[in-house]
Amino acid sequence: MIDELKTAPLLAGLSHGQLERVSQHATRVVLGAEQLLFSQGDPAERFYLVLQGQIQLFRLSPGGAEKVIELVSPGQTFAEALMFLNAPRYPVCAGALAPSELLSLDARDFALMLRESVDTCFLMLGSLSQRLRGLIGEIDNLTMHTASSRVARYLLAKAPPERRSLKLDVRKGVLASRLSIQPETFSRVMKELAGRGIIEVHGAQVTILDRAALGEVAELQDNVELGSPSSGSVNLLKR
Amino acid sequence: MIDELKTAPLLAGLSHGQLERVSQHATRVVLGAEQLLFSQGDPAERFYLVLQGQIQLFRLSPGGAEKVIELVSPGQTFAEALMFLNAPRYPVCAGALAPSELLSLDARDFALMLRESVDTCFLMLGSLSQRLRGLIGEIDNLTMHTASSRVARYLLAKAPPERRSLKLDVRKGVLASRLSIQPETFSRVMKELAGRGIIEVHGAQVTILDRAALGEVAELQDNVELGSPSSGSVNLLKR
DNA sequence: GGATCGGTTTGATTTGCATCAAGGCGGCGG
DNA sequence: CCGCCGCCTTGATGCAAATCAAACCGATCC
Repeated sequence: MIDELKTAPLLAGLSHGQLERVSQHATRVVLGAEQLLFSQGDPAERFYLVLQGQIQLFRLSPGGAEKVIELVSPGQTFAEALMFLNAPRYPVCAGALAPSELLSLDARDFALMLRESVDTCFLMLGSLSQRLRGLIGEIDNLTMHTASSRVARYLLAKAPPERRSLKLDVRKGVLASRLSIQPETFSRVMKELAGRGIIEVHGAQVTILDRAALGEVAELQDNVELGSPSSGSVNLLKR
Repeated sequence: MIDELKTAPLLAGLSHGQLERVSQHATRVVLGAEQLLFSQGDPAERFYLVLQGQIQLFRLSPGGAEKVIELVSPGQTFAEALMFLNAPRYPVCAGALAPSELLSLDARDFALMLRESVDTCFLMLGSLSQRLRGLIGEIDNLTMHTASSRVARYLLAKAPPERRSLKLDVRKGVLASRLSIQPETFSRVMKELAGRGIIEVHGAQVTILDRAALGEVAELQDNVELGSPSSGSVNLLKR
C-alpha cells in the first residue's frame, strides 16, 4: 500500500516512517460504476487518493440536477483541503464514473502528522495554491468565454502538446457538465468545429486538424495558461 | 506597524519576534482611487494587507473588459497563496476603488519564516482552504443560479443577520461585475425586487422588506420542492 | 435476428441576459 | 446657478444557449 501512496505527489515526499503511519489509518475502497462515495454536506473526516478508475466531484441542486466540478484520475487526491477547517463538511458529492479503487485516508491523523513535517506542509500549501489558481481560471472561463471557447480550450488542454489526436475519457454528457454546458450544446459545438474542418470526430476519438483555428475559437490571448494538470510546479523553498 | 499587521487573522497568531521580522520587510503603500497596484501576469514577489480603503481584484479580457473576481476590505490579505508556487505570477489585476492604504509584505521572506512555525502554516492552510470553498461556491453560483438569484444572495449575505438595512459599499457597476452580470441587468433586477415589495432602494441604501421572499429568489437550498413525486432524487448514482 | 435501453445527435422553440441606444440624475467645477 | 460628465436607469432589439421533443445509434440481452 505504501507504494500506492507514493503515486500521489502530495505523499511522495513523505518519509518511510510517515508513510507507514499514514497507511495504518488508510483503508481500501472499491466502487462500482455510478456508485456514490460521499454526499455534499457529509462530515469530512477522510480524504482520498484515486488508484484506479475515474471519480467525479459534483454539486447537486435541489431539483436534482448535477454540475460536475472536477474529474479526478488515478494518482490524484481530493478533499484533502478540508482537514484544515474545524468542523468540515464536503462541499461537493463524489461518485465513481467507472469501477474504481481508492485509498481512504484519515484526515485527523494526517493533519497531526503534518505538524511534524513542515516540508509536507509546504507541499500541501503548494497543492492548494495551484488548485486555487485553477478555480480562478475556471471562473474566468465561465464568465468571460463562450461555450465553444470552453470546449476548444478543453480539447487543447487535453491534446498532448504535439499529438493531433486525443480520446475523451468520460461520457460526453459528463464532459458537457464539467464544461458547464448542456449535452445538446456540446454536441452542436463539436459538430460545428468538425464542419469547419478544425477537428475530426469518431465517437470518443477526436483529431485536431487545425490547431491554430482551434486556438482562435478558444479565444486564447497572450499568456493564458490552460488548466493542464502538468503546468506549474511547486516551490519547496528548501534551505 | 506591528499592531497593524495584527489586524490580519493570518498574522495575528505570530509571535512578536516573527512580526518584527515581517515588518522589517514590509512597506507601506498608498493608492489613489482608480490606481492600479499590479497587473495580471506580473511576477508575484509580494502580497498585501489592506489597512484602509477598498481593493478590487479583477481579470482583464483582451478587449479591455474587466471582470471583478473579489473585493477586498480592510483587515484582509490577498495574493498570499502565490508564494508557494515556484515562479508565481499574479493571476489577476489589483486596483484601488477608493483611496487606500496597504502593507506590502515580502513573500519569499515570509515563506522562509513560515518554515519555522507549523502553527502559522496551519493558519495559512485553513485560510486557503476557506478560500477554496468560497470559489467552489462561486462556481456553483455562476453555473446553477440566475442573475436574480445571485443578487438576492449577495444582499442576504451582506445584510447583518438581523438588520433590515444595508449599504452598497461600491459603485453598482463594480458590484454587477463582481456578480458577473451587466450593470443594466443589475439595475433591472433591483427594480424587479423593489417592484415586488421585497426590497426598498434609495441610492446605495437598501432595505430588505421581505427576507423570506428574498431567500426564495436566492434559490437557497431548503426549497426542495415542487412536484417531484417522491423525495428520492433524480440522481443516477446510488449509495 | 429483433427488442430494449442509455447515450448522443438533430431540429424547433423559448428565454435570460447582453447589447445597443437614449434619457435621467446627481456631483462638481466654473 | 448652469452646464458638463459619469453613472445609473429605462427601453428596444439581438443572440447564445437552454429547453423541449424526437430520432438515431451502439451496445447488450433475449
